[in-house]
Amino acid sequence: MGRSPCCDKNALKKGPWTPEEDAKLTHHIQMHGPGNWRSLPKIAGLERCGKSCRLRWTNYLRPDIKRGRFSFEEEETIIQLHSVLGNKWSAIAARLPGRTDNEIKNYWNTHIRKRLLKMGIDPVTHAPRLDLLDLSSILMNNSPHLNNLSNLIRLQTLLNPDALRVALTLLSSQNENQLLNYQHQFQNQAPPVIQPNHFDNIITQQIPLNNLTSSSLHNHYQSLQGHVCPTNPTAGQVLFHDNYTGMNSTTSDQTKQSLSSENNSSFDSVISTPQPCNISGITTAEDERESFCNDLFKFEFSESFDFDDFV
DNA sequence: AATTACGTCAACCGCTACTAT
DNA sequence: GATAGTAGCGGTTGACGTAAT
Repeated sequence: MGRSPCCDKNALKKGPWTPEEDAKLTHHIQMHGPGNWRSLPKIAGLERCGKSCRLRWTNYLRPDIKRGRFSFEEEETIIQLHSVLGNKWSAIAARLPGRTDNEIKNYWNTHIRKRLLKMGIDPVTHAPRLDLLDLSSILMNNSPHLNNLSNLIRLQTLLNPDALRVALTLLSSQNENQLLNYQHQFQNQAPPVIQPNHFDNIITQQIPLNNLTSSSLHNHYQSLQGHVCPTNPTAGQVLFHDNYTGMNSTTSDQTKQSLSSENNSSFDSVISTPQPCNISGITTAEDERESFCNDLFKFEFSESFDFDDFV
């Protein structure tokens, strides 16, 4: 035989707490301290279950709870901890003084998760995803480099393989209507899976043409940036997008390491230390986060981009 | 001004690990 | 050792406020 039930559930009150109930609970805990939630409601004169009292105290009434919007530093801490701990909200909350697991969980689901998705970062794996390629803008530029099928084939493992498969078909057809058709199909299909060794292949098989090593993927990115024309709305774009079938953490870490090898900054710091991109003259922390990460995963090729040199 | 859609967040639900009987 | 309660956690819900139409 176990213990007797902690309370009569039929007589319990549910729903939002009233100020009177809050006052009773706060007064009781100030007098006796938290703990023994089982007997607390009866002693405090509350028609609530101990579980409900504990939740109300830990998530709302506790005096050390910090109220208000999460700061940039708190947000970056949550993202970094989540990349390590996953949905261990209590463990994350333990490292954020004044914030509750419930609050962090809510903030993650309503703000951070959406922002990461928008940036093309998988909120589960924290890995970038490459599954949307705006082919029309690349092809419509009529770049002589991209009209070369061999160049496209050589790019195949660097970019989205499925996307390039479509591109090859389009180039051979040179039919605008078909292009729009394919683009529509591609953008509505399930995103392709990037194999765990995807970036390994890039490093060991594709980049040797330029004597690039696994430690200099960052150079590769910078070489792209050198040809970026960010104000040209007609330039081609390669967009990374999230997907729940994402890369494993090893690949992600390798990519992070490669991207960071030249400037000694970690990938995490790329997220956490955005470079302001002030267009309108007013730049918020949120704008900075978003614009920087968008730039990180968006390559725009100018007309003068030498494709042969790149490949 | 009325209605609808969307976002937020406090509170509840259900599960697990641990503990008391 | 078996049984049942407790504490804590993560997922989900629904009421409420706000924005969009």
